[in-house]
Amino acid sequence: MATARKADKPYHHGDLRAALIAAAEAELIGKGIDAFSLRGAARRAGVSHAAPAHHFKDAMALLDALAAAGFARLTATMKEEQAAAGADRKAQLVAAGVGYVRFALDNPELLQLMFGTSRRKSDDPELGRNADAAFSVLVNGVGMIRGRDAFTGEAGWRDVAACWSMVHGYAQLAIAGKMEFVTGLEFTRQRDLIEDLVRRALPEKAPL
Amino acid sequence: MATARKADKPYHHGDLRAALIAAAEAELIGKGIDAFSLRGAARRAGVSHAAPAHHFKDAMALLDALAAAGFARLTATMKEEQAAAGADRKAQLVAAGVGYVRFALDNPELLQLMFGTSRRKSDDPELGRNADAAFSVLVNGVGMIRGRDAFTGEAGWRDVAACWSMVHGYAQLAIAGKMEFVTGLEFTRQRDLIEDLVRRALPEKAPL
DNA sequence: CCGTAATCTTGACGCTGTAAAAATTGTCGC
DNA sequence: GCGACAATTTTTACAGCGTCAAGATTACGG
Repeated sequence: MATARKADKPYHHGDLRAALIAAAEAELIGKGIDAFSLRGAARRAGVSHAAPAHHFKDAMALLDALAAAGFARLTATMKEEQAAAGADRKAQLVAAGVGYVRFALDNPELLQLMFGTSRRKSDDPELGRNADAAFSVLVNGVGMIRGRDAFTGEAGWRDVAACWSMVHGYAQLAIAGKMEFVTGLEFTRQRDLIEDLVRRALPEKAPL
Repeated sequence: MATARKADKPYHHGDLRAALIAAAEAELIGKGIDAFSLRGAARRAGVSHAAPAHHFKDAMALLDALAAAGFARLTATMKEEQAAAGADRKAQLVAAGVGYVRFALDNPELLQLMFGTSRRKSDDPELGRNADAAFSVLVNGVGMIRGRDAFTGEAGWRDVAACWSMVHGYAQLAIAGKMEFVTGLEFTRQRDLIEDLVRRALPEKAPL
């Protein structure tokens, strides 16, 4: 009874697997992606340095799992923003983009992890699934605008590439501190800027 | 006379500083950004593991220098592409974007280093200078299109943000392997796609 | 209630980056 | 020419890292 049992999964710790993922995020945010250490995450979770080995093959597997959780939250943030937006189809796609950037700026280290090749090997099946789910939010947004046979030709796919590139590029550059020349402008509100950017990428003459 | 003197700077090695930067790039390309090691770079340069300390304060300083060289080459690639393009002002900006992406895809690890926060501390003055030089290629491109008072309001800066975000985002996503859904399309030529993307970002109604 | 399997800890290995001390080599004044 | 000095490089050492192997601990099924 020393350790109050919160779930029924665990054997010793409670739920070490989940605790390690949470600890890994704290470690990632606290020390940055290069100073991240598996031993540090174990320390934060209150277990010995070799304990993670039983739940994750190696350090990269733990970070893959964290990245997977990140993609799930990215998807949630985009849908959340869409729910708060108007029903207009373009507004829906713009809202997804705004959510994308908001998530990125709120979780810079996580985004670096999710999209960098660094520190991961990316063969986690859940990671692939969650990344696909996030992707399909964008695809659906373009599909709504373009209608029926949106993706028969390559025009629809180009729209997706344009929208994704725009929001992702802005997010990355803002995280890297390279966007101060525009975010620092006096009367620029971040959200207006992002909406402007997304609108440039999406198909103006789409339903032509 | 055992070591043929190529310049007048060096004392012992010849030009260890430059050799270390070259070795660091080989190490970066060969082992990836997370497996990069200072000792490995020293090994490639044929010196002891502590030799770099006299030329670079620490490992991050060496990678900062490499990133600075990367920005110089990025600028060169953009200008090269501009020289090969038509004189039309929009074509010039598009060419800069194409050069940006070409450099990125030819040097993926280097781009990750240049724009990631990972493994660097970024207080190298030459790094800042070279990054600014690359930035100004884009700014000049927008300035040419918008003319005289391009950057009095914020519209011009938004154009810069849009163009940069677009090319940077596409480059990052392509490097991460996330753009196969469009690069894999049968008759899509990469260059056409990139030109299309850049054209979406730039100010259509600019000289209005 | 005990055996077995899952979980966690301990200890060890080679690797890393960095600092300090020792050794080597070029340069400058004489 | 050569000795003193300064710059460069190597050697040595240390703490931290990821991972593996072995031992200890705990839960579960018969």
